[in-house]
Amino acid sequence: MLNFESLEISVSPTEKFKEYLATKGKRLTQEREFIVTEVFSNHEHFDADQLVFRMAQQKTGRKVSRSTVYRTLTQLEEAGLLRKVARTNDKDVYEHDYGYPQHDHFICKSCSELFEFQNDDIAEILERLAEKINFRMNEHRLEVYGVCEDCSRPTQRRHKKLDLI
Amino acid sequence: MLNFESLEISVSPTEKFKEYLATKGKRLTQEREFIVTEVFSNHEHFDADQLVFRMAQQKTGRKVSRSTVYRTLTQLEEAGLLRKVARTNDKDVYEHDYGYPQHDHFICKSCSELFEFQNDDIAEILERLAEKINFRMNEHRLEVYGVCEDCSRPTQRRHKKLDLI
DNA sequence: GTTATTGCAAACCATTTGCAAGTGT
DNA sequence: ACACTTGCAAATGGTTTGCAATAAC
Repeated sequence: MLNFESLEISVSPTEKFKEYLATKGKRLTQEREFIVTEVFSNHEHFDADQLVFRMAQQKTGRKVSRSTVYRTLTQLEEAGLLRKVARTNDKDVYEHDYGYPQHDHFICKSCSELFEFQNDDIAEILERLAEKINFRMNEHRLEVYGVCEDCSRPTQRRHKKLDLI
Repeated sequence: MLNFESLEISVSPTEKFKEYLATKGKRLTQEREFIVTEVFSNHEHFDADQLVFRMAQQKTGRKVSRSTVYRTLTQLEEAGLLRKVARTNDKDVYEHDYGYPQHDHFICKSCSELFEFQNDDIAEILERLAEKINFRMNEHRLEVYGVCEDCSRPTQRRHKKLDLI
């Protein structure tokens, strides 16, 4: 939906993470660096499991345990680099939240695919509503459920990920 | 936010549930009836655990197992009587979805309280966006995070539910 | 050296499920 | 009889955690 490379990012995700860790007296270890790099090498949404798998595929010989992946994902979220977008098949799904504009998702109930969309009006409406009840709004999560174009086609259905189950 | 009794409901939740069950060749057992009644006796949002607790409190002598509660909640959702609104403390949170207008929630990060709001413009915007990508939209879930008025007050804070943890 | 971090295995915990006994028609 | 249900206890499965060994500064 949006070209990552075209965005204005003055500091690399790794650098940003290091800064965050520093404020907490924590270190940017090899493992953490490996994880941030892998996470930001690809824009797809992902869950912990998929990330573990991707890292295992790497030929670099570097290995990171599942626990460390979980711990690091949490920290990346705290650092404002990632955010949880949804829950699919009982797993938390993450996406980049750094150098990436606010947006929401259409979620296909059939194939679980996520489709991003961006609309400023919604945020504006929310601002107004929040103000009314003196709610200090930080962020929102909007998931729109339905069936995507591909899965709506009666005959030639595509990416039926859920068929695997 | 909205007075339940004032809504136009021609068929009782129990009746509606019975109808749904019938279409599936299922029965409205004592247990299921007990659960629907309890669920619709109160408008607060709730999770499975709280419901189990509420039912255990009842002096009626009737008991329903946790499994049955879970199974029935799922069926009430399928019947369109309940819907999952959010996840709080790793638990699915339900609310009535029958005789209750579409709405969304402000969720206080401090006390976990949910504040409902209703806005038709958002649904309208979504319709337009969905149409663009030929997405057959069914429903949406919008959670707005932030800090509620009470929790914003520096000195006299209220309902700090999370302090219990 | 001291403090943070990792990996492993075990623990957690909400939710689901297999199954034998029970219930509705 | 027959099909659906229940409750129990056990399983599931994503995520978290205790702890001894290891790495960063």
